[in-house]
Amino acid sequence: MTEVLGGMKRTDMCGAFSLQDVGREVTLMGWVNRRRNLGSLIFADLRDRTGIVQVVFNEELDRDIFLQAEELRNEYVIAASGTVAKRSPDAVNDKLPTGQIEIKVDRLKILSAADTPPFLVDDNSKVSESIRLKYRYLDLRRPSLQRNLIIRHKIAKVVRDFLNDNGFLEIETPMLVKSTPGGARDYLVPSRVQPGKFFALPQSPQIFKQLLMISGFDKYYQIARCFRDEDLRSDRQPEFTQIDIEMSFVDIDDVLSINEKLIADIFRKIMGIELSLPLKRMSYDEAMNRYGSDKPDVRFGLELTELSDVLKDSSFNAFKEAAESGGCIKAINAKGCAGFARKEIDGLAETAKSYGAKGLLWITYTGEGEIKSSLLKYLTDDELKGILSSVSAQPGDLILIAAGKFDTTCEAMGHVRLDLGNKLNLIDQDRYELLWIVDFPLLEWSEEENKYVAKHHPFTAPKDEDIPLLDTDPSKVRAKAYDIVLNGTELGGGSIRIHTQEMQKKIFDVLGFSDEYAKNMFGFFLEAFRYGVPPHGGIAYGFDRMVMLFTDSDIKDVIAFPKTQNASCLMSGAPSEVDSNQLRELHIKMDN
RNA sequence: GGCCCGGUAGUUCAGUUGGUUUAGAACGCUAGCCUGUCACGCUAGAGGUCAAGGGUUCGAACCCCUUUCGGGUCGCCA
Repeated sequence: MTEVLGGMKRTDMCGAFSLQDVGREVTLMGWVNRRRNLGSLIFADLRDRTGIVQVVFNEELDRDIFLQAEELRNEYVIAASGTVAKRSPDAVNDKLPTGQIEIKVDRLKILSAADTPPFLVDDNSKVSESIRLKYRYLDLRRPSLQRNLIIRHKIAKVVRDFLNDNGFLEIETPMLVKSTPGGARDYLVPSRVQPGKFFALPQSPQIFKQLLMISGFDKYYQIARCFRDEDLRSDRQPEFTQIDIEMSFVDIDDVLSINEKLIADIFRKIMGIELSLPLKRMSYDEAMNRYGSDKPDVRFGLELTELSDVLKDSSFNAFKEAAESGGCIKAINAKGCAGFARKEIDGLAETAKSYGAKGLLWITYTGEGEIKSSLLKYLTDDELKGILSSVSAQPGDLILIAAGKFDTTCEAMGHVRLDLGNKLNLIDQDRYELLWIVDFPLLEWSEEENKYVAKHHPFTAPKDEDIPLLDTDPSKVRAKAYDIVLNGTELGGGSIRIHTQEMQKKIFDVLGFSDEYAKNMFGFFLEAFRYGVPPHGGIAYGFDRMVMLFTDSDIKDVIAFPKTQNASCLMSGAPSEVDSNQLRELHIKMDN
C-alpha cells in the first residue's frame, strides 16, 4: 500500500485547518476540486469529505513540483505534502472555512488521473437529475450530498445511542418473508428449490417484531430496509428505511413518552433545538375538522369551520345533501383575500376538485362591505349572516366553501388551506411544530371491496371503551394508534397491538377474513398467540423522510443510490433482463 | 392505469410562422500567455445521430403519429 501512496501517509483532512496550524508539516489526500494556473503560480483546491483547502505550487520555489502540478486536472486524486502557511491579508478567502491558510506543497504524487467529468463537481453547477443519477458516484462528491449523508448517519447514531441507553436491543429480521395480504404490492423473489413458490421482500418488519415481543425481547429496534412495489413520488422510493421500534408491557402513554424523548434527543443533537415535552396531542377527529388532514401543519391558521348547523335547511342542494347524509360543509376564511382574481380562485377550486371535492364555492366580502357570490340567490339572509359570523368574516375577506362526504371534503379543504398558506406566505419555515395525532378510526369502509379494511393494520388494538362498538357500529371504533407529525409531514406512526387470540380473531372477522383465509395467511402468527403474549406496542418512523426534513432535501438527495420514477437505477441499469438459464432454474417462463 | 411538462455540443439552455443557420450562447474541455488566484483573466481552437422511428411538406430541431427516457401529479402506498 505504501508503494501506491509513494510512502506518503495522510496526516490531516482538508476541511479542518485554521491559523493554529500555521507552520505544520502536513500530508493531505483528496480530489482536485479546481485548479487555477497563473503562469508560474498554480493554485489547486483539494477536496475531501471534510471540506476544501487551497494548495499552492510556485515555479520559483520548486520547479520540479511545479511541472508536476501542471499536469493536474479536475478530479485527479493526489497526495500532497507541504507546510501550512498563513495567507497575506489581501489573499484571504472569506468564503472558505480554511481561507485563512494555504498549503505550500513540496511533495506531490498523482494517485489517480481522471477523465474530464461529465459535470463539474460543485453545488453551484446546474445538472439535470438523470445525469446526476447516471454518474451518482460523482454526484455524491458534491458537498451538499456529502453533508446530507453525514447528517443521515448522525441521526441514525443518535437513534441507536438513545435506544441502546434505554434498554432496547437491535435485532435483525428476515428480508425473505412470506407474502401476506393487505397493504402495498409486494416485491416477489422466486424460490429455486420450491418451484412455483415465492418469497416477498418485507414491507415492514411488523409481524416479526411482534413475534420478538412474544419471544420475550421486550424492547426491540431496527433500522430496517423495507420494500413496496407501488408507484414512486417525490417523497417515496420503492426501497426505504424505517426506524422500527416495539416494546412490551406498555400502553399508549409509555410508547409516546419514550418516543418523544427520542425525537427531542434528535432535535437537540442534530438541530440544536430544545423541544418542550410532552408534545401536544390532537385527536384524528379534531385534526380533520380543524385542518382537513390527519397530518396537520399547525404552523399557520386558516382553520376550517363547520357550517352544517347554519346550512342544514339550505335550499342549495349540495348543502342539503351533505347535511342530511352525515357529510360536512367546510369553510375557510381567507382573510384579506377578497381581491383575489377569478383565476386565483379557480386555481384553488382546481385543488379542491383534484382531491375529490365536487366544487369550491366562494363568497367575497369586499372592502366596501359588499357581498358578492354566486350563492347569493340560494341563501336566506339568516344563512348568509350565519356563515359570515361563523367564520368571523370582515370586509376584505374571501370565504371558501365545500360540501360533501366528510373525509373527502375535509381533505380537499385541507389542501386548499395548504395552498393558501403557501400562496399567502403564512408558513414560518424556521418553526418546528410537532404533535401526536391520536384516536384514529380502527377501520375504514372500502367502497371498492365493499367491506371494512384496517386503517393502520389488522394487528392494531381498539380502544377499550370502543370494543362493544365492534358489533354494533364498527366505523365508530377508535384505535390505540398514533402518528407523530412534524410541520404537516407524518414522521412515524404506530399502535398498541392486539395481544389476545380472541381479539385478533374478532378483528379478522370484522375485516371479513374467513377462518381458513386467516389461518392460511397468518396461521403461524395466530398460533404464537396461544403461548403467552405480553401486551405490546410500537412505532415505525420513515427514516428517509426524517432526514429530508432535517436537511431540507428531496428524497433522492438523502439516499446514496436512489431510483427513478420508473423504479430503475440509472447508474447500474437495474432492473435488467437476466440469462435464460437463471429463469429456467427458477422455473419461470416469460409470456412473450 | 389517467393527466401534465420535458429530451438540441461534455453540461445548462436559446433557436422567430416550417425557409441566409454552415444549428447558436454560456460554462466546461484543449492550446498559448500570465506570480496571488479562489467562478482567476486574456487569446485561439475543438466539440452536434437536434432522444429513436415513421409521416406531412418543395423544404422539419420546429407540425402530426408511435416508441422510449426523465420529471410532476391523481389513483395506488393496510
